[in-house]
This record gives sequence, C-alpha cells and structure tokens, in this order.
Amino acid sequence: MVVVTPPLERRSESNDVVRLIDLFHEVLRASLRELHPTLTKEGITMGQFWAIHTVSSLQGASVSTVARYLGVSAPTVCGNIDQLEDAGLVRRHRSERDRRAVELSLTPRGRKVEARIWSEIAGVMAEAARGLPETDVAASVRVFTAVTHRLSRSGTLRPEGT
Amino acid sequence: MVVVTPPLERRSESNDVVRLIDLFHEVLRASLRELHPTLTKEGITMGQFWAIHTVSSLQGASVSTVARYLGVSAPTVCGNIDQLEDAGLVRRHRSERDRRAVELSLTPRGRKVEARIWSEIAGVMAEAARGLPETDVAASVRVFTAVTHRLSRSGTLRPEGT
DNA sequence: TATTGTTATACTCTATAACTATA
DNA sequence: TATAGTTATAGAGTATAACAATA
Repeated sequence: MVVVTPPLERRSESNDVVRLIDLFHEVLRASLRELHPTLTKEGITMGQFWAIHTVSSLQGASVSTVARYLGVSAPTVCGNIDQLEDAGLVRRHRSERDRRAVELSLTPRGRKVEARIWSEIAGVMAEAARGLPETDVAASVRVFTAVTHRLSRSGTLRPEGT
Repeated sequence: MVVVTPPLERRSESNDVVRLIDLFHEVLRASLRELHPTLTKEGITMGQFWAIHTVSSLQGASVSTVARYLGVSAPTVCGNIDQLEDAGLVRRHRSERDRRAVELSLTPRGRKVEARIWSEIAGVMAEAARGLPETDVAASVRVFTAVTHRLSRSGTLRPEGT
C-alpha cells in the first residue's frame, strides 16, 4: 500500500481521516478489480449493476429517480436501462397516473442476476473481512452511515446544479 | 440512502458486509461530488490527483511503478504525467543508473497543490466525521487496513494479466 | 411553463497495440 | 529477448443541449 506521507503541515487528529481516505481509495480499486470478472461473466457493466440494484431497492422507480439516487445524469441512466432492457433484465412501462413517467422493474432473470452478483461480492468481502472482530465491522458501519448522511446533506444532489 | 433489500436468500452474518458495501458506494459517490469542485479549481482531474499523491508518497518513483500502484495502465499514467508536467506540477528526469527509466518528482508548486487538496479533503471528511467516537474511526481504519491487505493479495495486481 | 424521458453529440478516461531506446 | 517509456488509436462512460410528450 502507498505509505501516507504527511501531506499537511499540521499532524493533528485529522491524520486518521486522511489515512482512512487513502485506505478507502485502495479498497475501491481492489474491489473493482475483484468485481470486474464477475460482471463481465454476467455481461453487464458497473453502472448497469448499480442501476439494477437501485431499481431493485426502490420498487417502481422512474428513470429520473434512479438518476438522482446514483448522482448521474438522466441520459446515462436511460442508456443503462436501454441495455438492461435489451438483455431482458429490466422492464419499462408507462405510469398510469403520470404518463410522462416510466416505471422500472426487474424481470425474474434480472433478479437472479442481481442475486448472483451480490452473492459473489458478499463472498469476496466476507473472505476479506474474515476473522475481523464483529465489533470493528459494526463500528465501520456506524462510521459510514454517519458520514454518508452528512455528505449527502451537504452535497445537495448534483450533478444538475453545476 | 438506498434501502438494502435482502439480495440474498440467506440473511446470515454477511448482511453487515453487504450493508457496508452499499454504504461504501454511497460514500464514494458523495466524496467524488465534494471533491470535484476543488479539483476543478486546481485544474486537475481525479486521476491526476492520485498520480500526484503516489509520486509524492513514493519518492523518485518511475512511471511504471506509479501505474502498478494505482492499478492502471502505463499509457494512462504517462498521459497524466504529461499534463502535470505541462502544468508545472511534476518533473521528469532520466535515471542515471537505468537510462530507460524516468524518475518523477513534484515541483514546489506541485507540493503546494497536493497540500491544498488534501487539506480540503481532510476538512470535508473531518466535518462529516465530527462527533463520531474516536474508537469507531480507529476501528474503521483497522477494518480497511485488513481488507486492503487481503484484497490486494488475491487481486494479483492487474490489469496487465487479463 | 415545468418536468419526464429520450436522442444527438462531444469530451474524458482508459486500455491495447505498436514503436523507440535502452538493458 | 525483455523492459521502460511513449505514441496512436479505439472503446467505454459520462455530460450538456435539444427535442417530444405530458402536466
């Protein structure tokens, strides 16, 4: 791992935070590497996977809702959904109440693909986290939950408002 | 935040791990959003920032060393360094011992830019982590350190060997 | 007028392949 | 023959702008 040289003059209590960010970046890269073969095998991309996950979590979500949640533009999600629909993993149908909107849902096959990928991820991560104290993992969840809340508060859900 | 619906039939101890991944994804997106304006202001991209950070951490590193560390291809790093050199943030000079290799170093201006960006990141994250128990943050660092080690072990440092 | 979804288009990032020069 | 760096090129991924249908 890259050794964190002090990037700040002061070496205050924020050092732990900087270290955490560096670790975060490494875990990110390593996770993407691990996940890549699985996604390739299923024939979908990272963006498509997160689209599937969001459609699955938010039942009956629209394109723009998914876009807001993932923090990407509507055309990006639209393209992802196009491909997922072609692959038979996601269904579109016009909303009855607001005929501009499109309601998204997973097909049975889409649900199976999502489950397989999550299962693969969980296996890899469980392996990587094996033997770690439950209390430490729980503490990480607490930290990330809190950080997520505050970041998404201040972030005001771009990228529309650039 | 996206509610994690049970993606696995079994709801075993791996549930915490799945939750952690979902949180991880959210923190990632939120962090990138936070960081984007700062990087734009400094006139560099995310990839260029990590290149600067790696050059700074690994004193006298070569292009290929940086590429291996970041898990990206040599041409990508080469391009990043090109732009950073044009911007006057990084210097190249041929190694004396192996005249194929290029040794990289930050210019004084490059060091200032790195410090400013880290300072900004640390500020944002410290704000986001404010009030959290020190012990929880420390536990997160332990978890991420362990996970990083095991993931980079099994990952065998692609993307050359695809 | 504002909003949803979509299409058209351009730009950035990244990778593979091919080339040069050293070893 | 292998390695370090570079150049050329192509493919993903994403965003902005413009458009159609609906509210």
